[in-house]
Amino acid sequence: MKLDVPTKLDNDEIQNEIISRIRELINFKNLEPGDKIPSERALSERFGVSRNHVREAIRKLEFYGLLKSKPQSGTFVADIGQVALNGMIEDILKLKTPSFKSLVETRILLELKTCRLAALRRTEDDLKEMEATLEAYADKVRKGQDVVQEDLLFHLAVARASHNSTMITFMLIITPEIITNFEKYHVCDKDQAFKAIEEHRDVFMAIKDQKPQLAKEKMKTHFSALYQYLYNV
Amino acid sequence: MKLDVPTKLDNDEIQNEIISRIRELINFKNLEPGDKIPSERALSERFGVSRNHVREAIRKLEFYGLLKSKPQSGTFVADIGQVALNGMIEDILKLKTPSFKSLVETRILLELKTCRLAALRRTEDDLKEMEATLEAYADKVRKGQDVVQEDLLFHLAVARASHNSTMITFMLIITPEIITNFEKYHVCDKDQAFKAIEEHRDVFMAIKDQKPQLAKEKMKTHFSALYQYLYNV
DNA sequence: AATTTTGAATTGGTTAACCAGATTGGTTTG
DNA sequence: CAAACCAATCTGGTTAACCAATTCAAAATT
Repeated sequence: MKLDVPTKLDNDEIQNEIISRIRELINFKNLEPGDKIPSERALSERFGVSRNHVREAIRKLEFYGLLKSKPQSGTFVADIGQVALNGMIEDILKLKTPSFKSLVETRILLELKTCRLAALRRTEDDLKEMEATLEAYADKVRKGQDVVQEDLLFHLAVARASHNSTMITFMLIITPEIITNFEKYHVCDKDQAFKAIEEHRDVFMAIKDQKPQLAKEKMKTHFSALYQYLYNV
Repeated sequence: MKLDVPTKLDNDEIQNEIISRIRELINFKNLEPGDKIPSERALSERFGVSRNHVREAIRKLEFYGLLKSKPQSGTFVADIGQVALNGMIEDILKLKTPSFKSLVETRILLELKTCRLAALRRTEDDLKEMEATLEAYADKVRKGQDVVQEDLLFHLAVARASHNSTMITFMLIITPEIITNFEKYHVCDKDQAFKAIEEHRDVFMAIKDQKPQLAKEKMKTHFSALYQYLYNV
């Protein structure tokens, strides 16, 4: 019967603890944007944790653009004020791993945009790459094989053709989770896979013909099954 | 005149090199989803780099969902097939730091959606938080102070009210870059800051009244200056 | 012969020691 | 007295050593 030591801190918990202490420190010391925060060693000592943990926490805040480490120099508060900094850290501390539905919802949003942009900005090279993924997809469908991957690769090719690096990054972030969940829940059955060949080609042709609105419509049609999943089932 | 040793590898370059070698290895060994890749030690020895570099590379692939490390057990290929894995690694290797325009473009897209969703899903608590950011913003404007931070905090509050965790995360990722660039280029002047008080309130009221379409329209109005920045200037 | 036990080897995670570049304050020099 | 210089120190980055959980196969047990 274990009654004591329930306080074993999970890894994320200790990181959040450190982040929260760093915030306190910035507030207490009234550190302005551009100011240097104490060294990793000093922080690890002050907080009673290993330097690595401090580094991980700093790295996370760096990822979200709140701190900036300079080699052999120090770690500095980013050029956003205390108000924003506190608000954002609050949000970061509350971050949970996204739900699948929120991923799908975001994916639809992103792709309806990327295909419009692709229609406006696609190059000849983009078209070639998209066509290659189209064929790979059709091939596998005819062989009756699983095609979730090839499906997503077409969509990534579209995203690339949008030439919006942020959206490409975001698509990359959500894609693997989409794939695994689709395969798990069999969101795409065989009939849909066959239909999707044509739907993909429709999207592709609209992009090739540089018709953004049409591309969006065709993509919407292609996503109809997803809409069902989101709002009906 | 320096002719030799131009081959000093930048940090990112060595990481990309390792990622690329890992991909080769997965392809060559024909590793299926779920299979274990060689240990960090083995890889660091094989590639002739330190184990830390290997860890960083693996961590990056883990971030994009392509690998999964299990403590005291090993690192495994994610449940996406080789085709998707190769395609995604290709994209990851080509990733550049996003341009500011691509950030703004993505921000507009995200926010036109989050405010619609917020109108549909906002709770009473959400409303309170949004109102607080509204007042903080108005206060600072009246005092003639810089308000870029407070502006973004309102938008983050809207994102939170959308209850879509993926979009919240994405908003957090792009927000700091937006803030620093806005302050740098003075995208928001004083006149706009005053106008924005009303515009924010319009968006807020639409969300409060649960009118998604109206919320979107009001947000669009609020973004008119941004559209100008994107497509005219 | 099948099952359980067990211990050595392997794993990712963690800590500690080390490194090279940047900083800084005192010293020297013009 | 000001500017140039230099060495001690401090910094984040890197490497190496260590740890505990896991594996897996050989050995002991039933």
